[in-house]
Amino acid sequence: MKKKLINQTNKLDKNSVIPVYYQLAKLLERDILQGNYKPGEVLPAENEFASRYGISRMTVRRAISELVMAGMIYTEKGKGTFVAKPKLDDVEFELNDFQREIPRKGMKTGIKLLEARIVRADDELSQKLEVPKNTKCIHFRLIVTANDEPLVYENKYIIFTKQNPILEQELKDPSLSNLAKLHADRLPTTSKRVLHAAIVTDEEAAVLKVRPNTPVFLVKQTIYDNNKKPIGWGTSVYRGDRYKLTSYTGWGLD
Amino acid sequence: MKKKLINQTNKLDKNSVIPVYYQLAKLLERDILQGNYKPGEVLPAENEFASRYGISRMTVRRAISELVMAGMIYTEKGKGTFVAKPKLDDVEFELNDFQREIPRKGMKTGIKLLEARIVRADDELSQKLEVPKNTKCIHFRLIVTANDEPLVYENKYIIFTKQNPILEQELKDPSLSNLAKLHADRLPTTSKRVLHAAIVTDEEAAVLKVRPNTPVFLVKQTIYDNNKKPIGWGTSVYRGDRYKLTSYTGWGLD
DNA sequence: TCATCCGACCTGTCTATACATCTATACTTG
DNA sequence: CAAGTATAGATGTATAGACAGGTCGGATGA
Repeated sequence: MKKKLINQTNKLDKNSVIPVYYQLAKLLERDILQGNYKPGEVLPAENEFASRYGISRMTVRRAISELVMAGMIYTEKGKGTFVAKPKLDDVEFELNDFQREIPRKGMKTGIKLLEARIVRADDELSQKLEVPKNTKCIHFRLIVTANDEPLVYENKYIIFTKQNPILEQELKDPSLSNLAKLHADRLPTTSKRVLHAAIVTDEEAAVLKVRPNTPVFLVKQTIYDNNKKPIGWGTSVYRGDRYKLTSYTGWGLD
Repeated sequence: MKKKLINQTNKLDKNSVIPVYYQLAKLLERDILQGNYKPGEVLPAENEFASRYGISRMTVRRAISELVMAGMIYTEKGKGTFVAKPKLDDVEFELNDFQREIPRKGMKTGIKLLEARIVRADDELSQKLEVPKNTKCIHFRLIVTANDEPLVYENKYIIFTKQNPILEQELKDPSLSNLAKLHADRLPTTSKRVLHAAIVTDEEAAVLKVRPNTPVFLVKQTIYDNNKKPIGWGTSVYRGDRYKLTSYTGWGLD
């Protein structure tokens, strides 16, 4: 017997390869999107679903938990399960990973290492890395290109601990997390980034080959170990005419 | 008997008010952060945990599912459960909601409605809203202030369907989603935003009272109904010297 | 030697049940 | 009438067990 892949009815197929909890979750999602259940309304009780579809309550709970995770419904102990209001004002912008995105468009990406040497921490750097002034650090200066056109200009600093040589290998993945992995003796586990709107400095304009006053995204990143102590710090300057950040919010985004 | 709130040992307290699955999840999280289990390593099997702690396998699974959701571990059917590598390069920037943030800092926020009237869609607008040219829309033009200083300049357009009067009430929440709710007959369920780096135009500089060439965040937003048809469209210009976006990635962020 | 099969072990799904805990309502009691 | 009390009904936690299906290595057989 051929097994259905999509369920457009209100019935569950216990013999399908698709788990029952998933079928029910999709069924509820469809009903909510179609407006059969409206925001704020209470859904039938778990036991009601269980007996209606002839399945166990735990299976119903699994389906409901899927939609709770998706932000579509919420539960209140002792009261019931309710349709949520779409959270249209919570904004999380996604910065597309250029290293993965650009090759997909048929462009060839490159990394040009301008400088990689050991420096002593100045005031700003020692504060960012929470180390004494003059602590040894490795300083990387590089640009990321697509079709030989500069896109990003980066300055990165790692606290110098290992005696590892500075390898060509860095060029494959010059992300702060990878540099930290290669050159620090602590495992990087968390990372903080702050994104600013800015205008290119003269130095950046020269490196990126853009006109003065070009708008850019300026990202300042710190990378930490599992004790929240900094391992590395860096800045990235993204050409504003080549990058944008996108955000999708609400229901039905799969 | 007094009940423990925090478990620093390797034992689970079945009589605690804190659910067993949660205790186990936190215990595993601690072990992973401390490096007792390292990225890529396999964890003990579910049945092993179950018999080790004298609890049911389903309870172990619930604990594991918490950490899977947190991105700390992942499972492979037939093989086992593994410690994930921290995903330090997935970047999602959070745009702080100024309407909620600024009052917290003791500043008073305000909204100044510059204009609210019915217009006819021009080429750009008709394309953004997927309606014929000259379709009636409501155009809002407003600024958001903190301590009477302009912070954001917004232009918003809603497809005109309801005959609702344009009320003072809009001023309480002039978000695109709220305007759509008040003035459109379809329920807004999803929203797309694109953030650009830009420099103020002369008009924006005048409204925001900033110097020419000030960097800004330019956000273009479209709001859709449950059939992914546009309801409204708008642009927001955030002063670059007052706004920044932050992102935290990796483990142990709770 | 090499390929196949089988069994041990793992996670994934589902069930039926029990009890805890919270909410709202109806009822009892002073 | 007011305050406290039972009760029904909802979700939350936990159990023990069954079976499905993927993985891997070792035993078996050609």
